[in-house]
Amino acid sequence: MSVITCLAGPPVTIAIVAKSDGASRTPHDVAALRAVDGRVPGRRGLATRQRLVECTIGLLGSSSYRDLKVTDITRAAGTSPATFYQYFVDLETVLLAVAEQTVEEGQRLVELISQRAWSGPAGVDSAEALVDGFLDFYRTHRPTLRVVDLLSTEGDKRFRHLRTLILNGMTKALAAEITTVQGDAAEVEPMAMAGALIGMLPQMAGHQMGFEAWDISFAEVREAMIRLIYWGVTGPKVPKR
Amino acid sequence: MSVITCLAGPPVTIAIVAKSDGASRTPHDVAALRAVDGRVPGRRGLATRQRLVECTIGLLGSSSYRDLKVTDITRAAGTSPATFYQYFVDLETVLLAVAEQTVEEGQRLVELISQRAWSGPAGVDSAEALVDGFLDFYRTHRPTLRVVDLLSTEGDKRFRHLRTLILNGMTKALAAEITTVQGDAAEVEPMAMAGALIGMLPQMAGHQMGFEAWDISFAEVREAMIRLIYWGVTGPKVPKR
DNA sequence: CCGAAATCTGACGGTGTGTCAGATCGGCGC
DNA sequence: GCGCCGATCTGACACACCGTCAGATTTCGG
Repeated sequence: MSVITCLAGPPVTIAIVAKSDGASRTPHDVAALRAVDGRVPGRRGLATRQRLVECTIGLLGSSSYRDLKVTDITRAAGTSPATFYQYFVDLETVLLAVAEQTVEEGQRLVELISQRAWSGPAGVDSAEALVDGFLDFYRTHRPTLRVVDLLSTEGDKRFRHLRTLILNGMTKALAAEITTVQGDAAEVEPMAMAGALIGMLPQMAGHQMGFEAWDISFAEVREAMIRLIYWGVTGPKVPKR
Repeated sequence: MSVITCLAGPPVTIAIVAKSDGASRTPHDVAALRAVDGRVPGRRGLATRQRLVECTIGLLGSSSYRDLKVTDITRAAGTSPATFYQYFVDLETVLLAVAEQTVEEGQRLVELISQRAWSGPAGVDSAEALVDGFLDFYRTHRPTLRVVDLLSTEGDKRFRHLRTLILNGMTKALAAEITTVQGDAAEVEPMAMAGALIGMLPQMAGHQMGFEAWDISFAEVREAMIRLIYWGVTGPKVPKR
């Protein structure tokens, strides 16, 4: 396999370390970062930990999930397997850390939903912007989202939770817009419709290549997604049965 | 881990063996079943091969994809690792065989689309039947579809092809209905819309549990899916921009 | 510069992988 | 019933990864 190194590159700035204001860390921070033996790592330790996370992300992009070995990560990070186990109990745990980094970034997409017009022609534009914005987000986080998706469907509650968090902002924002547009006339619970629409996005993005097998240009699929979102938000009448 | 055995159970009937009419097998059959050393297995060999496939399916349902070991499969099948490698070059190959078995079953769902009314109130009923039919299909093939999905998004062409085949019948059938309903008025390529809608189904089915985190009852999501399909097929007007 | 705490690593027993050569099985002609 | 031969299975092996120590190395306050 190709050699990936995380040794080079700019010094990593670690968010948590910035909390040098003397305030105690929240219980969650401590729990998440605590080394295996129970100690809370210092500056050097956190840098190493972060390097391992970064290398994991890099490797997930270039090798398959199944073939990702702890050894590969430590090789890439220029450290030893024993060091890895100082910070993560196993491979799944580092994946959890990887996913956590993505949660934060996912929140940015909320801007693509709130503070936008969702009815009339402008609504179609908003839907388009959302689709394109998400496709862009997906491109940069594909490996992570892929793995989170698999482990979610496999039933792991921690990954399910993280997947929810990643999409949470978008879903809530879209649900709010649905409520605004449809008001009391909504025939489907807005959160359910929003969840369906937002969940559709990673799906489509992930199988982009798959559509080519049907000789469908992805541009057409994109168009379909835009309409589905617009319909979902505006809620055209559906005949009574 | 729990012990799963495939030794018990009724003698497996093997489809290919039924071709004892003297007609030569198609090149594809031979290629798919050929043992690693190039020979074409006989009755006993095929039975062993099939047992390995069945055990793999069983294990995929009870353990995670990453933790599935060749050893587990052979233990479950009551044979030795060396035997496994006689029929499959590696674990990925047996997964391919597993997926192939699902392709055929996927075709049954075509009935849920063709020979149904898709406009007016009856269209909503058809959408409902499609959603429920697919959810049922997903339940029985969850482990397989999960893995096929992951390996597809990871870029493996063989799995991408199989995923396409599994959904192919449904997609084409739905595209045909869209064409029937909308005729020349269709503003989106029917195959693209059908692909988007059908692709949405495994997505929703897979993250059924995930919705609970939002306190959304899955019944509501189901309702949303039904509407999205109805809209996709009937194509409500979208404002010009 | 020193000592203690933090961090890293070499080395090991256990397990899974993939490949042999040789043992076993099953059917067929006699 | 017997012996043969190809089909099938397996024990055993070399190699890689996993997860865990005890001990070496680095960092940092004083």
